[in-house]
Amino acid sequence: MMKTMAHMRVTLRDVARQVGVHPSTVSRVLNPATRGMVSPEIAERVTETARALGYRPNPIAYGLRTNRSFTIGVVLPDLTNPVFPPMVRGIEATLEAAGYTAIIANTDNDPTRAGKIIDIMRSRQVDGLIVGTARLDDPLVTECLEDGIPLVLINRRVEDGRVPSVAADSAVGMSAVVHHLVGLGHRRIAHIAGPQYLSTGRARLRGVRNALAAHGIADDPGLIVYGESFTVEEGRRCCDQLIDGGATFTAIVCANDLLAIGCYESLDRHGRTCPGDVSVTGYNDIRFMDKLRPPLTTVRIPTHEIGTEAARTLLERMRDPATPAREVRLDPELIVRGSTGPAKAAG
Amino acid sequence: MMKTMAHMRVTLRDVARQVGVHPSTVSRVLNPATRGMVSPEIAERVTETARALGYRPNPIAYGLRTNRSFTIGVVLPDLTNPVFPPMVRGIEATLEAAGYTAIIANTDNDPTRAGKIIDIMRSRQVDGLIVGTARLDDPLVTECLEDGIPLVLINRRVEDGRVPSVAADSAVGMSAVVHHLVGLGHRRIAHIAGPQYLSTGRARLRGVRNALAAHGIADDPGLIVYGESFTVEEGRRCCDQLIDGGATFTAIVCANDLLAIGCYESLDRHGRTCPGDVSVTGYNDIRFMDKLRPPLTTVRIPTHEIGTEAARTLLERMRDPATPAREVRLDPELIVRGSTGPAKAAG
DNA sequence: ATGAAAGCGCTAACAC
DNA sequence: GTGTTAGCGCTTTCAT
Repeated sequence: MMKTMAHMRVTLRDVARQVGVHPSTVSRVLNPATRGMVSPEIAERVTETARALGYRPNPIAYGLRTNRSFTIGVVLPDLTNPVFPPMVRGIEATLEAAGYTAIIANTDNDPTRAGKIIDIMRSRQVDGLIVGTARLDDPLVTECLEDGIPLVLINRRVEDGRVPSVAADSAVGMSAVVHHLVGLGHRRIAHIAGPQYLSTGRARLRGVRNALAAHGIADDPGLIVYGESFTVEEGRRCCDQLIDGGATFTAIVCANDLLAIGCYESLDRHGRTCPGDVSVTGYNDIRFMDKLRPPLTTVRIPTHEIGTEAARTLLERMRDPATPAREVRLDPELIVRGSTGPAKAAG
Repeated sequence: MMKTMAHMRVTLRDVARQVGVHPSTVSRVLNPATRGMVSPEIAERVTETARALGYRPNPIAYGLRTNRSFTIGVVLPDLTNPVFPPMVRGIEATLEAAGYTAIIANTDNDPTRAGKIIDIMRSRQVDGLIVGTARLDDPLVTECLEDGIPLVLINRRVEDGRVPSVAADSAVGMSAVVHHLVGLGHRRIAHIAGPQYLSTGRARLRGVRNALAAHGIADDPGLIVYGESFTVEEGRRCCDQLIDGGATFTAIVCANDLLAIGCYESLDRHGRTCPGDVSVTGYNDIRFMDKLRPPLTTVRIPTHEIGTEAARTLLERMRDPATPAREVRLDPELIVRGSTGPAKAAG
């Protein structure tokens, strides 16, 4: 039994020659859409010899001819943030099933890099883009839109309603968090917000405010601190600021898990315990949040599903660019753990 | 000032027409290797108009002609394991600087999937492969080798000495771990080993054994448990087995951090404290290991550097396939935290 | 130093 | 139904 030599390129023409038929016929057989145009016997023989010869279509040639690459660019702010890998897997799973391949790249939260990367991807003729780096008003997104390249935003969205996006619903998540906290007796609830030029930062802040209002708790600007990025360091800095500024509060709602971890550090340094003195909540439920000291109460977002849904939406838009741009909002789920407890008696 | 229309494809021929010269001349100018063959004035004019017109070479066409894709496949067992994202960033950084693009894919630790993915990547004409899924005896790797496709192994290596690899030196890491533990008075040291068909599992087990021997501690088979995968669940199962089997020990050396986290869970359930009753160590120092309860003593490996070095090695081999296949071993570093403490008096 | 021509592997428009 | 032809955008002989 002879092993097919995978490394020896066998072309469509080789198959044609072997079968004794014109290359275009082979092409027709191999393309599901045009297979009907060829007689069953020939089609059979072609498929057969193609397999026997170990024929592998050359996507480069195909791409040159058809202006398609069967390649999707995935632009992420930071792959080392554990929210993203599960999304990537969701994306890859859906894409692969459809015959597409993902090209993943990090921008390190740098818009300049993002521009460069999108440029590279476009020069590589990606058929579409999944972008996780969008700012609320993002010229890069606008440009893609205008140039007509299929695009889906992931995790973050943009003000411009013309661009489709898939993300978790921050209003729902924050509402659950605040409700949980209020149920524990908290009234003085601080919020460490994310960057306000990002939809996530903005929506979560609004979510907290609305939920507070719904519980009849007045808005206190002194209890809101704005993080400049979604990082542990910023979380620590913001919490320091809250404490050192003399604010009184019994709970801190953080716009994501990394900020919450920063709070842990800050509280530690200031000799305050969690949840004894202060309850803390995160957002995203990234990996290992259940192993922290204390385990973090947070909001789990369906990361894998966000990925699959984004890929699905993109494929749909590529097929039919006229598809209306939906903004998909998936429901998150509150995960109660040890970082939240009864409010300390007002002292 | 007119903005160049990025979405309108301008070809080499457009540039040629504009300059009033033959396309081949433009090609020569654009290719650094052949630029010398054209007169400086023409070269200048070509470069100029190319920029002015916003010409972007089409890599697909280039690839078809030259059989290169400027694309590298990166095959990983599991992107949600935090060891890998930093490596990916290292890889991407180096590759991007050299004009290459990475295609990343997960195998979910499934060799069948790995085969399929490598197949897809090869059909996409990747110029090289960085593989992180290699088993000690891996037919997929052998096949790539035989087919002459440039390949570098990352994190794990293979028995076959012909294939280059980049990984941290497990002997060094485990030696440091054992030395640390022995210094704390531990003599009965258990080991939760990784799969023995992986170089990492094997090398770390050997590292532990050698280090123990070096300290005059006899090998006790009853203190070694073999995990079937590098997961939290396996760590818990193995630790359960150790405890329920009645083994006596004061420390557990785990083959990676996830196994160690599993130990935490198991110890918890059995009412044993760490580090009070049992010291635990991990391996890799993935993100957040410093935030666990207790913070995990572990071995930090230079993940980013492993990535850059692997990419560098691959590029080198692609340039000159005759380059001898080095097995690069980078030095890890012991990070002492709260999960290790003095050995409990033998009871 | 430059132009002409062929062709990478494939598809699509048009003949027959 | 099948063959013919042209060409995607580029590089690379081969002439001149």
